[in-house]
Amino acid sequence: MAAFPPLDDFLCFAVHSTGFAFNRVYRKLLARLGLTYPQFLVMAALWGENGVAVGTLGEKLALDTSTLTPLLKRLEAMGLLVRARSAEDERRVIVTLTGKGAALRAEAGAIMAGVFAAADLAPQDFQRLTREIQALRRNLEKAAQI
Amino acid sequence: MAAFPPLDDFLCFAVHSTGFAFNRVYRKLLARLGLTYPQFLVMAALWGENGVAVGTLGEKLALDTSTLTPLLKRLEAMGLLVRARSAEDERRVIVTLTGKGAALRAEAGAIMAGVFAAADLAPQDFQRLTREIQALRRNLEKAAQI
DNA sequence: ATTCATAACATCGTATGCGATATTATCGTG
DNA sequence: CACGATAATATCGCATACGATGTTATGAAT
Repeated sequence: MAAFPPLDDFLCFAVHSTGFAFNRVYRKLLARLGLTYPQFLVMAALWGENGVAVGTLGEKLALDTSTLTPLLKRLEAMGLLVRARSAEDERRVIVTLTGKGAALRAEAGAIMAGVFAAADLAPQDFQRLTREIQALRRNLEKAAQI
Repeated sequence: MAAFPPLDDFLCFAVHSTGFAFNRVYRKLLARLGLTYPQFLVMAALWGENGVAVGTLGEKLALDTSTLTPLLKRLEAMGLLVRARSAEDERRVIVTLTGKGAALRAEAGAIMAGVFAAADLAPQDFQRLTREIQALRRNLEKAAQI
């Protein structure tokens, strides 16, 4: 029987392991803020658009409420945001940054700069790779929903 | 204050979310085997090289023993592999496929074909993208170890 | 040979992810 | 208006990830 190819030859494993490598880089940079990478992503989404429903955040982050609800509760416990039922639609829970949470955005630049430096790619490669991987993600999501 | 850019513009998020998209595609394909994607990766590593120490597997998969040990115990409970102390070095635990575990490799082709189809990329893009992402991963790992 | 540093795993606690299920609110239809 | 269908979150269980710590085995140096 022919040898099974090494994991490094697979695109899925390359993406998978690089995602975790990003995570480890972020972990070091985010340690002093007391945030995890998924928590940072939620904060980044809210810095882009504040006062959104849990479901909207879930779409932006591609996460289920079963993941988001506990995560948001932790961020709320840290005093970075507030979860409140919508008055118009009592099913919805609106997530809003506190002053402390909004102020944390000032730290984001240094974090991102650290990640850019760690990735060590040419600026044009950054954008091209991002687009190509996004296209791959769209393909996978289309296939997964069937 | 200028709007914070959307998450989709970030390479880190593109890689992160695409990794999870791969995971969801695999989940459907692996369901009938009763395997998770990380478990499948371990099996794939063992199909490539059988009878290796836990630490060696950890290097191939970029995982710590604190993740691998419980994962390997589950695969052992499924009867797919055996964990046994090395005779030469009692600190080491050697992981060896059972007949059932080795036979499962026959299913791998169909699984990979399903993922290739879901990714829906041109063959030359597959390899190029894989190499580029591997290079990115090496950069990140070099930066993380400092 | 004894002892101390190191290596290789294992264990524990915390934080994701996600499928399955439960809960509450809104909507549509008769 | 009643009522079943659907929508939006929440809860629960299981399986990763990983830092911190513990345990046992090997190696090195006296």
